[in-house]
Amino acid sequence: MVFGYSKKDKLKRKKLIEQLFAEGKAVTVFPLRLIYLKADFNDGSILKTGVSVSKKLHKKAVNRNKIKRLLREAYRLNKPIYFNKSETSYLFMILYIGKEKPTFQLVDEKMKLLFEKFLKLDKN
RNA sequence: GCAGUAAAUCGCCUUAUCGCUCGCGUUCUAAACCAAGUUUAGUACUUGAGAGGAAAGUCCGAACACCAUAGUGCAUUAUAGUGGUUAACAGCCAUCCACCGUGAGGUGAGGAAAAGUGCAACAGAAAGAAUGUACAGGUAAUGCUGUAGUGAAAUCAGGUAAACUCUAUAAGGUGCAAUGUCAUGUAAACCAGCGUUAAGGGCUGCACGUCCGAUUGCUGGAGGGUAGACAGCUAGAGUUUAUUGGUAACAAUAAAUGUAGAUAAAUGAUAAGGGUACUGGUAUGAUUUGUCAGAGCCAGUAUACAGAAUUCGGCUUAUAGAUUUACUAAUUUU
Repeated sequence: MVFGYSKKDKLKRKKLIEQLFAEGKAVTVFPLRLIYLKADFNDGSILKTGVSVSKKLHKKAVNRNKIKRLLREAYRLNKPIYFNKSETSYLFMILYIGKEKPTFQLVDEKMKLLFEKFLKLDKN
C-alpha cells in the first residue's frame, strides 16, 4: 500500500490539468520538470500526479510509453520517502524534457533531487 | 556440400521482490427502502486474464452509426487481357500474351488508333497543311504518274492512349471525437405542434429539382450547451483440427475452444540466471611445420522492428535472428 499508485492518485481530469498548466509553478532538475499547484480533493487522496513526454522530442509511441513508465515507477518508489507526512494537497505534473532515452537509475536519481528541491522551495 | 528460387512458421525464456488495468467471488463501510434482504458506490483479500506480425502507414474494401430519403443530367474520381473467388475490393487464385532469367521463377496501368485532337529521335526533299533530287512516262502546262533513294512507316497509311479522348463497370456525404442515455443547477435561454412571412441556408463541384427555414403569435413540454459518467466496446464474414468438393483462391460439414478493453490512455520496474547468434582466446584434432579446423570450455558483444484505441478483409512499409517444405543450375561422389 505504501508504494501504491492507483487510479485515485492519478491526474486525469482535463479541467484540473488545464488549471495546473495555467496557474502552476515549476521546478526543474534536468531532464525532469515538476509543475505543481495546491488544491483540495474530496476523495481523500493527497497527491494527484500525471506524467508526460513531449511528442515532438519522442516521436515513436513505444519510446514515449517506455519513458512514462520509468517516470511513474520512480515517482511510485520515491513518493513515500518525501510525502508520507505531508498534509497539504497538491496537483503534480512531471515532464521529461530530455531528448535521450533514459535509464531507470538516472530517472530515479533525478527524481530524488527534484523532490528535495521542491520541498526546500515549498518551505520558504 | 555449395550457389540460388518460391512458399510457410516463429520472433526470447525462467525465478524472486515491488507495482498497474479489467472480470468473478468473499469481508467490511456508506447510501436508498419498515425489516429480512436487495441494489449502488468504495476499501481490503483470494483467484483468473492482460499488445502485434506488422498493433505502424491510414493506401484500398466492408460492417456499424448519423445526416435534410440523399433523385436526374453533366462534370469528377477509380478500375481495365480472360475466367474464377469473396460480404466487398484496386485484394487473392488460375490461365493466355509480352518482356527478363541457363533454370526453378520473376515483372507487367496488358480494353479501344475504322470518332476526333495532339506528339514523334536519327535518316530523308517531305512524317501532314509543306514541297522536291535523279531516271523514265505523260500533259496545253504543273510532282501529273512510276521507279530509285531515306526509314519501322511515304496523299497509302502506320506508331503513341503512365497524351487528351472513347468504351465498359463502380462511387451520396461524414466518421466511434459517429451516435444514444443519465444526474446537478440558472436565465430573457431550449424542445414539440399549429398558423404567419420568405430574408437566408442545405442536399456532391454545377444545373434542374427538392428540403429546411430566421422573424412573429398561440398551445403544450421541462429541458439545451460545456465538462463528467455510462452505453456503443468486443461472440466476430471468430480461432483450431478433421473430412469432403475444387488445379487453386475458396466453399460446405463436423468436433473442440472462450482469447485485452485502457481513456494524460493498464500490460511495468529492479535483481539474478538461462537460451540463441556473432567475435576473440583456448583444450583438442589435422598437417606439406607455412598454417587450417575447432562441436567442448572461457571472455566479450548483440538480442530487431515496434505499443491495441469501434470491429473485420487486404495492400504497403519496418524488422536482430531462427526453423521447415518444395524446387532449379553447374560441379563432385556413388
